[in-house]
Amino acid sequence: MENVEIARALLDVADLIEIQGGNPFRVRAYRNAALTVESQTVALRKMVEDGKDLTELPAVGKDIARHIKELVETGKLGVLEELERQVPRGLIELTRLPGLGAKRAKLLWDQLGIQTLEQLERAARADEIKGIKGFGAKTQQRILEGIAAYRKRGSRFKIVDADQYVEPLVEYLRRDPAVESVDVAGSYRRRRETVGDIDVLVIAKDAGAVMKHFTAYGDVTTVQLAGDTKGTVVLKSGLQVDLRILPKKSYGAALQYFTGSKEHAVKVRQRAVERGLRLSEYGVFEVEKGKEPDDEERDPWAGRMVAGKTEEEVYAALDLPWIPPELRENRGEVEAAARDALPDLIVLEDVRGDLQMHSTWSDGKYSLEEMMDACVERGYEYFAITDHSKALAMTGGLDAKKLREQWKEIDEIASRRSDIRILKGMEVDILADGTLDLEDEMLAQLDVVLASIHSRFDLPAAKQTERVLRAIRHPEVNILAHPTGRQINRRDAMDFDLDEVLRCAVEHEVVVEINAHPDRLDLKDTHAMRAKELGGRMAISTDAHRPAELAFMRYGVDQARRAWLEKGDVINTLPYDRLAEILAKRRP
DNA sequence: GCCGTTTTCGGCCCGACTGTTTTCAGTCG
Repeated sequence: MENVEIARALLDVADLIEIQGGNPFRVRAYRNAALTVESQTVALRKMVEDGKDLTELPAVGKDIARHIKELVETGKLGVLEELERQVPRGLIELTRLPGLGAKRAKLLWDQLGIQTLEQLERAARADEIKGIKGFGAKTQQRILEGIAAYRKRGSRFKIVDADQYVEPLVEYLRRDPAVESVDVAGSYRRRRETVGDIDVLVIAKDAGAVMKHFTAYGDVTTVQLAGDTKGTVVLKSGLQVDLRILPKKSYGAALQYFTGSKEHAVKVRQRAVERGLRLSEYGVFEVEKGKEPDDEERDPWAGRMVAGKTEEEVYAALDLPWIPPELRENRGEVEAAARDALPDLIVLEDVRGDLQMHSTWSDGKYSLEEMMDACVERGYEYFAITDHSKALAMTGGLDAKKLREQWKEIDEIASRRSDIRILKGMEVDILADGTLDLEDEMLAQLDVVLASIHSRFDLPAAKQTERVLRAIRHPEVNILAHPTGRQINRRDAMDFDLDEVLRCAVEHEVVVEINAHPDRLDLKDTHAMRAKELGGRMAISTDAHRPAELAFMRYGVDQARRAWLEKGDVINTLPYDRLAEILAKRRP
């Protein structure tokens, strides 16, 4: 039972209680606990086995600790099974549709016996929905559109794909003379690996004109809503974009609020309440006596406004320094900020070289020297060429003989060029038994050895772990590349004990990679965070197969920032001599 | 269901928009 599965079970409990109409705070308690579970890097299974006290974890109390224990030990959850007897779990999927929440999903079930998306679609087509009280023709139509979009989209957008749609849209908005400023907030600004939708914030001279301009964007297929201050459209790609038009004096508060995460925002608001203040997207306000927030007639501008124009001002009003968006996940950043102990996050400019890329020697599309030129263009001090080993036949992986030929080419190029240092490297396959796909005598001559898994992702966890540990213990291995093997929206991480692997890597001074390829981002943020916690060192590498992909470095740095990494945690920020020292010396 | 330097009870973030209303509930972020 992995953490993700435990989190999913807790979320299912929350959804079902909500549909049932249960205590909303109980619903939230389960959701908060799920979030905690999801962000743990240590397997809860292990904590249970070691007899650790789960209630130490935030948002986990006696009951939920017991539930987690039950899940780990039996693979089942009594409360969940009980709920499923009372409420069909298919209703959870219905609430994923826009405009359908828990209450209406239940109503559909009560009135029409609808339990699945298919049944809902049939009922909508048969014109049965609009007869129910609270539903109308428009809602019925919206449901059908929602089902179509849901099927088309399925999963979240990778950040690299979102970038492609967002950048031209922002440019388009800036062209409107009524627009004073544009910012993209949300998970996009926090640089999460995927985004569900896009939140755009605008200061405008003429809100109506901007809303018109926005909904007229050429890439828009449907306008879902267009009010005075808020609009929602869906682009042809299926990406949903929300636009919010804001007054200048509360722009910072709005940016803070819509950047999220939700959990971070809640935490910050609680801090406001502790100080007798109220924080909304309009600003930080003093709470007037007799006008407490729960008053019937609530005015967003009630009370004296003490901050709101900039984010810095908002945080400062709560006695906090500005917190970088990448950290805003309620993983301790508010506490750290309060202690003035935020990390000095790594930036793209800190990177001095790239330690994984491919050339035409294996499955790359460009020659070694073309990749080299691209690295020079990026201003790098060094780079490693790391073609595949022979086990990956489909990539034209190199055996010892071909590798020697490649070295000859590298030596020849190096002899006539001094604008950048080339490291002779290889991405060596870790075979099923944990041995490496190249002779030791050859490994010893490489400047940098990457070890990685490309096959047999399905081994039982214990065997998989042992396989990776064996590779790490090999004295010639420098870097464990894309450690979990996951591919975003395509393949889950392999089933193995990552925590043990990270400990072993630290012990043997093996660097772990943050693969910057936006399809991978492996290690992911929370895992890299854990690696740092254990004292590990990391490399951020693009795995580029063509020059343009060297630009993926940005996505690796984004994830590193989300993992709280500083320059000193990442070896490819080091000058060449220091890097070479680390790579040469593996063990005492 | 969780949580606690005013606490073991009584709180738990806040506001906009839509559709179907007849003064507001539900949904969303």
